[in-house]
Amino acid sequence: MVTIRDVAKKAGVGLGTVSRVLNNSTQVSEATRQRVLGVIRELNYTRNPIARRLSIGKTLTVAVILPFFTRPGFSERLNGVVSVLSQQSQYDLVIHNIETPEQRHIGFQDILRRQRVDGALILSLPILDKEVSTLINANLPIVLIDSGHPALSMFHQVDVDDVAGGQLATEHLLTLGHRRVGFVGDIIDNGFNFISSRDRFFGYRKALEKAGIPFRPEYYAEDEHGRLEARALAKTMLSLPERPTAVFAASDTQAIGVLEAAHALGLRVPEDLSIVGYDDVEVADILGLTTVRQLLFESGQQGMELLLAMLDEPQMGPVHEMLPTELVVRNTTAPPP
Amino acid sequence: MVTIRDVAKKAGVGLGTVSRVLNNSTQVSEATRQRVLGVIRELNYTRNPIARRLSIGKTLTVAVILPFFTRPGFSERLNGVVSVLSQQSQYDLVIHNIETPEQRHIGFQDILRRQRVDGALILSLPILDKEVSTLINANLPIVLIDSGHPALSMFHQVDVDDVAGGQLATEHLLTLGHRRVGFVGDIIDNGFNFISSRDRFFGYRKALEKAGIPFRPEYYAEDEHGRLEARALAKTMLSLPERPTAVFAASDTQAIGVLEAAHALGLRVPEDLSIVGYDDVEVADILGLTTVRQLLFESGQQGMELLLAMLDEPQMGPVHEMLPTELVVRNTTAPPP
DNA sequence: CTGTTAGCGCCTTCAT
DNA sequence: ATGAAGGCGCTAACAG
Repeated sequence: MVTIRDVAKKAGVGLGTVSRVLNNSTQVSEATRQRVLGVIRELNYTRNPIARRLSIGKTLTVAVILPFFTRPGFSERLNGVVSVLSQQSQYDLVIHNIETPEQRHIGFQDILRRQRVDGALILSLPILDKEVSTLINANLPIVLIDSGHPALSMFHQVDVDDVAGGQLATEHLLTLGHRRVGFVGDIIDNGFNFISSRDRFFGYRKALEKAGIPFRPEYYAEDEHGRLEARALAKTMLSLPERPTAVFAASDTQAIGVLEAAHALGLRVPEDLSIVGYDDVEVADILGLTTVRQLLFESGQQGMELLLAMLDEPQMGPVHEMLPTELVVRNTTAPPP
Repeated sequence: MVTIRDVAKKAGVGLGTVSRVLNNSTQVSEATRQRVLGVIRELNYTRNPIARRLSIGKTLTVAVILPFFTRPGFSERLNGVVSVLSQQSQYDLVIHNIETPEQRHIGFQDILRRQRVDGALILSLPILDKEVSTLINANLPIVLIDSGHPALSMFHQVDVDDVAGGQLATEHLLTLGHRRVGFVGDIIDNGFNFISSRDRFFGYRKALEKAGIPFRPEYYAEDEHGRLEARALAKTMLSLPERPTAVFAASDTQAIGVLEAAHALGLRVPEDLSIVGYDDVEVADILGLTTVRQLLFESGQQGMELLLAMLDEPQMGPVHEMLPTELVVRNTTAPPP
């Protein structure tokens, strides 16, 4: 293997000079710089990143902790993260996929151990109370994407405005003339502490309130995230004596469950029932589902850019970004019957 | 930061002894081992992986190169890979997502450079002829998952039997009584060198041949991978004077395009037209699509296990594994009209 | 069994 | 502007 020493010898310079060339120091004459660069090319030398890391005392590695990265929304965010890094960066990325509380523990533990990573990105994994102090004590550059916690305002955060998104979806239905609008979402406290469903529900409440429509508890249903669960919930809700004429689901997956329930009950969509989802995953397009789109890829991008900026400029004050949402109207919404 | 030296001093031993304890050497008395372990706990010491890597001359890092990891099939494979590593391994994983020929080049270049990684996993990225020598010269443990090349039999490979899968799908249709069966797939030479569509087509041909049914070129159509492309192809094929009574699509995405074309032409599925897809992605379940399922997660798992075994035992002869496929019959196939 | 020593490859003062 | 030297934290070979 060819080392910096070989290059120095062949170029007839000290190895300090080679190092300076490698690090773009201005303290080296153009002539020798060119000579050294020539030898580097000739020998096809690339510097050993591990030795470099040990020497400068940085890992040049960042961690991203996220749950269920095979789910479309999460993987799209991750894609944004990866895209920034692959562009042009000396940083490596290690991924911690969290699917169980135990993995969650290991992820945090492992990542926050000294000398493992220079910074971390927490993606769609709302922080639990007991984790707050761990993160603060880690004393590590951390960016939270879609993973807030009131006690963590000192961290950089990139969030999507789930409240606004929920409001947007609901107002679309209200504007169409609906007055009986149901909500189908996730269990609010499920251990993973996902809060997006909750926030979308807040948006729903807000829209109702603004329109002067009282909230009806029988129009609210929650269960574990999933199509089948949502279908069951919707079947019950749509069998009420006075059933809703529209349903806002906290995700496209759940909206599809609602759609299936409607079909099973012989309700036509959108003539008898309007449905709005959330996320705009690929299936939404295929099925023609009206939904709320968020900037998934961009959220990952911006988060990673923030982290890199922070690594570069540790003193940066915390930045809180809020990404907009957008209503995508397709074929599952119409005025009430 | 607490180093091995601090531990040694506090435990009253030499730092070589601490290192031996860390590496489970048998050459250390139980008494001192316990004492050292006690101090390690007390000081909350963890060893610096970077220094370790430099010292042992290994990166303890493996690369995975894969295209479009946000696509369901690919991300599920990746998930298998990640799951093995997160279990319990000293290895880090760096991911190279390939979406353009340029990224592909960078990925190979970067990865195969000395001292970057100890091994690599190539996932669903069939090797191009010009890349073959690069891989061989890299002289690095490499496992190919779903990415074969005839000249690379010296590498470990985990493959799914796309030929058998294509045959399975087609035979299902033939058994139902279909005699006019169309095929809709990817362009065979598209630069990424994806060969799964081609192999599924071979399986289709094989099934026809075994049944003594001649291949009709007008029942074969290919274009870029995509739902809309497949829809256009199917529209043409289904408008033939003697249209096929069944279509086998090389992926679920394309099968959905065919489904849409059928609807647009007023053909009922499965009464007028049977459709079989491939992959069993989530949408297939939602739409009730008959399809072929492959062991995505397991392929990633097995590939990574092979790589780890190889890293452990470099002299291992190459292992070629072939994973089975399975037909999932749902609601889009029936006897011909 | 255990302490000491010499690197691993690179970066960074410190002189010159 | 450049060369020499020390050190990053750990491992492994060598003495004892």
